[in-house]
Amino acid sequence: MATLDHTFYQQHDTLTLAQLLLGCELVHENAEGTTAGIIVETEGYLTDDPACHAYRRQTTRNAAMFGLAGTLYVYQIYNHYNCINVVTRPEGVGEAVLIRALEPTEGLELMGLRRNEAFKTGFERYRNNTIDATTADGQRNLANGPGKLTIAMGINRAHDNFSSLITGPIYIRGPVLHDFDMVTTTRIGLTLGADLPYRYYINGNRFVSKK
DNA sequence: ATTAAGATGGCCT
DNA sequence: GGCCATCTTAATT
Repeated sequence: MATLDHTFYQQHDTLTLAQLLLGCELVHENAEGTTAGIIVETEGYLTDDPACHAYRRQTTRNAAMFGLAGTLYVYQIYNHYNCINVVTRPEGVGEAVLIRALEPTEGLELMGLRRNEAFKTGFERYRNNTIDATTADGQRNLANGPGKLTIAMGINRAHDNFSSLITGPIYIRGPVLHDFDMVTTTRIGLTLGADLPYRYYINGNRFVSKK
């Protein structure tokens, strides 16, 4: 399936893109190997939306959100976990789609190694936790949340903020899942804009972070 | 089943 | 000084 290009990212408004990205495949190729997963859960963040990091003005933290459509915005949540967003609108606007969960498709073993390494180093706090990527339950737990998926995919803010999804090495391939029902709900973990229905996920998919 | 609580620490006002 | 776009375990219905 073709890599999504700048035209695609620029062509649609943010909430439409949040829906169109469901079923597409996020890929990261680096020296460790290739990991990939189907996007099963997203949230839109708009420039006139009080929960959006770009709501007030551009700062060093949110600068990537004001970049070209197709830029990756990586931020730290609770200054610990990383979360990744796809910048959507033209330069200077400040809108993005948060990728909240993946159904792993490639490099599951490497994803498991990364998660287990994070437990070992204490980046993930519960040091005696381990993930067995050969079991169904282990696979479900690899990337079923925004903080977990960045670890599994080997993405962090220092290296990958401002990265271009158009040129890689992190990129998104066009839809690999087509026939599914989409659920629209309110977003997770915020108080501002909590009533806005900007969260989308694939109905019945067991890799979605929360029902 | 739902709720609470704690680790974590930079960024913005 | 306050606010978090999280995740897990423990406690409570």
